[in-house]
Amino acid sequence: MPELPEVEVVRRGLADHVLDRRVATVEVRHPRAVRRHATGADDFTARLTGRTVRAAARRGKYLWLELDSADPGDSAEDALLAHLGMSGQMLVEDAAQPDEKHLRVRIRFDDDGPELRFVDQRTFGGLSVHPLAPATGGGLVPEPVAHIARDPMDPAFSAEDAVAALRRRRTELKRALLDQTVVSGIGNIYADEALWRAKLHGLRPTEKLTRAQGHAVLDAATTVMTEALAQGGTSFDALYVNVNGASGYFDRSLDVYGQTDRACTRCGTPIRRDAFMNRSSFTCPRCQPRPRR
DNA sequence: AGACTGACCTGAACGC
DNA sequence: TGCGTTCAGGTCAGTC
Repeated sequence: MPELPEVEVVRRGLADHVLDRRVATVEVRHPRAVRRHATGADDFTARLTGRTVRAAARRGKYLWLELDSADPGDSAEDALLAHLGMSGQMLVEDAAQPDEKHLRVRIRFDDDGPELRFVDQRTFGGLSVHPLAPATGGGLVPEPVAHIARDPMDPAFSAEDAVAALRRRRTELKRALLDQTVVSGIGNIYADEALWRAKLHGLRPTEKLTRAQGHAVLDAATTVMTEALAQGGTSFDALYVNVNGASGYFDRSLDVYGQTDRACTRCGTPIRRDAFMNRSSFTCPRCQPRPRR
């Protein structure tokens, strides 16, 4: 799912519920959930146990919990990195709650508070522990995040730089928007919504994109993701929830995504669906004419 | 170097 | 009822 607004909803929930808590036990229920942790599930568990959560951070769709140092003399900070993939959830729940069918990792703390569960039906997501390191574009991030561009909600995000990166690509506009090394946080839903708002077709070649058009689509992406965040994110079903298991409401505000055959809210033309990269693109054929081949 | 294709998973919804 | 097909919000290794 989860694109930037949904991941940010989860980050905020974690900031509310696990900060300054010390990990007591870690239970890896499915090895695939920690496959990005190169040294294995036992090492994952060992690196986490006894550590205290100091901060909850995010870049694009990546989320991490910064941990205190393993020993006083150790200056390298570690982070518990989470990517939700297509179906991952971070749930903060009382230990008495029954295990979810797709519970992959359980983290208990050395207090009376609720436990943290990583639940993931499709197992595209995962958890891992990494030292914080300098990112390509600045900032301290876990190693696997180093190549990810800043997202539009990052205070240090530069729209100028992002537009330049978009225009430097030699591909179709939507592909570039989904490329997390150009600008991060945008997925299939918000790409389609942003393109509709900017009245641009995703098949337009980036080499012909004007600076104004680049700004228009990025501004639209920022606005739509900000609006979605204010409504708790987008969720069509129980797969996409905050740390308390609740869904957001932004699905009611979508203009094109999933709106096949419904009237465009701007011009009334039926929205169309097209196959794109093994999934779908939704456009208004009138507001967003296809580029000439 | 940069662009593009499949592969990685489970489950729900649909058509026959 | 059941079986096959298609679809789902993401990423990355491999290939050209």
